Amino acid sequence: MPNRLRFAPSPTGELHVGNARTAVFNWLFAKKYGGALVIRIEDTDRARSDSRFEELICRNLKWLGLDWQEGPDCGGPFGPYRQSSRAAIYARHAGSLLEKGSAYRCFCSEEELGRQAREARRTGVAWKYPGICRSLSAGEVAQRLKDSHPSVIRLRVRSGAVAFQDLVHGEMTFDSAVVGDPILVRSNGMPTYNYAAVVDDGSMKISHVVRGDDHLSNTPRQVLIYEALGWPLPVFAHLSTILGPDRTRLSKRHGATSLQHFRDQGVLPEALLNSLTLLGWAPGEDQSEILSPEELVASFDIERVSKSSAVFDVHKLYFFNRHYLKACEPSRAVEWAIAHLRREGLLEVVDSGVRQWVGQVVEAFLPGLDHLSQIARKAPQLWSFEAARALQDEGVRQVLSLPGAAGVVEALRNQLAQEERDVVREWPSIVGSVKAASGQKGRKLFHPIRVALTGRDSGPELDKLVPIFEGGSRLELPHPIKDCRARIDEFHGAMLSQGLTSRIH
RNA sequence: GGCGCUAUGGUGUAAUUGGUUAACACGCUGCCCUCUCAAGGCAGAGAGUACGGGUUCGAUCCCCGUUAGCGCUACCA
Repeated sequence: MPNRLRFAPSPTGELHVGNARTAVFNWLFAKKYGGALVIRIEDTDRARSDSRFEELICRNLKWLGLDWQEGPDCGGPFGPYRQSSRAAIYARHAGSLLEKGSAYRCFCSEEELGRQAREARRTGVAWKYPGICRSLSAGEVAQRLKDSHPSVIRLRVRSGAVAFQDLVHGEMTFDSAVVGDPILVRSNGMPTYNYAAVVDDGSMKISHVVRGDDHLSNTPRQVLIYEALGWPLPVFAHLSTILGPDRTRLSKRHGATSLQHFRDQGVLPEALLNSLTLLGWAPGEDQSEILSPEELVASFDIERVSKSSAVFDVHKLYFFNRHYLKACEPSRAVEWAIAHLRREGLLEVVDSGVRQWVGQVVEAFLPGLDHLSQIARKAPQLWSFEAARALQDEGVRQVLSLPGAAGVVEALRNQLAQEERDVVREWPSIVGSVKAASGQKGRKLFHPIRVALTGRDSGPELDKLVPIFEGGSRLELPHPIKDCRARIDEFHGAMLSQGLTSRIH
C-alpha cells in the first residue's frame, strides 16, 4: 500500500509532457490510495538549475490539477525539500557510512580515471573503478587529507546479487559485480544524484519510487546505498520513456511540448491530464478513454502500466481538448477567449456587452477548434473582411459563378438598403425576400449570401454569424467589426468594379 | 565493449493472463445530415502481433536466439 510518493524534478527547464506524465502517475497512485505526494527539487547541479523553473514547474503542476502535501512551496515534516538545502543531511550520512566502513575516501584523480575509462572504451574492454583507494589505511587517509588532497567518497560495493521489486517490470535482479564503487560525494562536497536521491527518498520515508525508466539501471546502485545505510527498500515503478513522433526521446527539438505551451494555447487541464494518463496506460476494455480526473484516479492501476515507450500524439490531446471544450461550462471558455483576444489586441474594455458578444462568438466557432487560441485564426471573417481580396479566393469565385449568384447579392443589398429594417430580428424575413426577389433557394441562395457577408465560402451558420456581425459592429472595439450593410455594400462595390455583376440584367 | 530495458495497424492501448474473424480510441477515407466548413451519426480501409527457432493439440501470450530502438556504464539528473 503506497503511503508516500514523490515527484522530484530538476529545475533545469520547463516541465514537459514526459516529466509531467511521471508526476501524473505519482499523483494518481497517491490519490487512489490516499497516500501523500511530496515534491522535491533536485538542484544539486547548480550550474543548470534556476529557481525560476522551480516556480514554473509547481505552477504548471497545479494548473494541471495536481496537488501535494509536502514540497518546497508548502513545507512539511521531512524538509527541506530542495536538495541544495540538504547538504548537512548528506554530509551526516556520508560521515556515518565512512565510519562504518561502508564507504571510503578516494583520492584518485578524475583525469587519470577518465583516461583509463576512455582507453578501455576504445579497446572495447569493460571498465569500472578498480578500487585503488579501497584499502587505504586510516593513517594514509588522514595524511592525504591533511595535505589537502582532493577526494571523493565512494561506496564499498558488496558482492552478490542485488534485487528489488518493480511494479511495472516485476522482480528485478542484477549482479553487483558489474557496478564499480559509485561516488557518493564529489570532491566539491556536493552529493551525486544516486546518493542524494537515496538519502532523500529514505529520510523522507518514501514508500514507492515512481520515476522514469532511465533510472532502471541506476537502481541496483541505489539499492546498495539503501543497504549500506541500513534502510528499508522502497517499492519501485519505472515508467517507460515518452517519445516524439520521430521515436526519439521527447525534447525541445520536438517544439511545443511544455505544459506552459499547451496552457497558453488554451488547452484545458483536464484534457491534458486525460491525454497524459493514456500514455502507457489504458482503462479496462469496457471503459471509455474519456475520463474525468476523479474517474482517472478511480480506474488507474500502476500494475497495468505498459513497459514499452510511448509516442506522444498531440492530435489525440486535441481530440480530448475538443471534447472537454464542448463539455465545459461556457463561461470558462468565454473568459479564456476574452483573455486571449485581449492579448491579441482585438479586445480592450470588457463590459457585459462585450462579454455576451464573445459568448456568441465562442458558441459559433467552438465546434472544431483544437484549442482556444485558434479562435482568432478560425474567425477571420469577423475582423478582416476585405471584399476585394475575397474576390480573389478560388472558393468565393466558384460560388459567384453559380447561376443567379450575382442576383442574390444584388437582392440582399437592396433588402439591407432599407435602413429601418432590424437586420438581426428580421433576418429570416430578409432571407425570405432575397429568395423571392432572386428566385434562388437552397445552396444557390445561401452560398452567395455567405460569401457576400463573410468573404469566405465556409464557416458557422449565417443565423449565428449575422447577430455576431451586427452586435460586434455596435461595440467599442480596437478593431471595429463591419456590420452586414457595410459588408454587402463593400462586396457589391467590389463586384461592380471587377465587372462581376454585368451579366445580371 | 559490458550490463539492462523494450518490441501488437500510422499513433496510444486491449485481448478473462495458451483457444477471439486480434478489440477499442485517435488519425485517415467514404456516406448521411446540412446553405458551406466544423460538429454529430453511420460505415470502411489499415496489424496476423519485429524476425527466426522451439515447447504445445494449439501460441500475441511460455523458452532460446537474432535484429532494432533506448537506457546505464560520469565528480549529469
